[in-house]
Amino acid sequence: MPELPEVETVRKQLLRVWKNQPILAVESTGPSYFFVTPPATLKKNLKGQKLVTLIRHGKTLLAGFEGDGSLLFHLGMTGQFVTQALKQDGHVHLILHLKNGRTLSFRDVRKFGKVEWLPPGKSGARLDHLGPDALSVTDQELGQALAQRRIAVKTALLNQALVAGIGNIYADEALFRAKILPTRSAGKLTQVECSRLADEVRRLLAQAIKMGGSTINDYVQSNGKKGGFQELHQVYGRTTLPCLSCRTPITRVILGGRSTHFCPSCQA
DNA sequence: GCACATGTTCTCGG
DNA sequence: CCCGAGAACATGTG
Repeated sequence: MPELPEVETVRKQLLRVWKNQPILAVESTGPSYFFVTPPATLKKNLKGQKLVTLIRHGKTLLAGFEGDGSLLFHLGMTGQFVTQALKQDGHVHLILHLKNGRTLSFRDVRKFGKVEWLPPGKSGARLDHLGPDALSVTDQELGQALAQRRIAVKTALLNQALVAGIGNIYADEALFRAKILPTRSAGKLTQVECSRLADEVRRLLAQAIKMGGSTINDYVQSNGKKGGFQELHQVYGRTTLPCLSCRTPITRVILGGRSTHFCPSCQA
């Protein structure tokens, strides 16, 4: 469920309690098939590791340690990564105990998320297939990513290899703000439209980060609280409700297997 | 039971 | 190789 703004919110909050803290103990509590890396390997490599960096690219988090190797996290659809101990409800998979007494818990109901230990040198490889980070994507980069593509522009925005970090909510919201129909062929956008879209993507994501992300169902910030940006959604989840700009009912169609919301009057 | 869910990845046909 | 449709993954909610 978490897209770039939600993951960035989690990153910043985790960093506050985790930075420079060694991991004293690692507990795995979920079903073993959840883990990309077996729990025993995680424990062996993480014990005593002191966090120095926590970087994000698109929706992926990468923890860097004083020693070798790094730890990759992806929250999938329902992943939560919080700075407190959670009640054991069968969905908590990983618990990290830090030297400062704090506890980090990774919970994921649907188990689409992942936790993967990357041995030294392998850290870059997992991010190689991702396009430029959406928060700072330039007009040129987005234009290049969309050029020549005959797929719908919304489908292109969801492709992490073209631009990383945009998911179903922010794709619809960005296209509404840029006044572009989601069904338009990506390669047929004009240069002006590409620039407008890139600009709206950057501003939208930055604004959502300020609000702590969007909570629809499961997402929580690392402090356990819900995000606030869902209150500012203009099309996502507003099917049949009046467009906030022109009152035309918001339309919902399926594109690339995903719900797609837009204003048939404001977007062209 | 049915529809749907903030994600990723694969298969099958064209 | 590009593209789209559909399904799969696992679980929950309305």
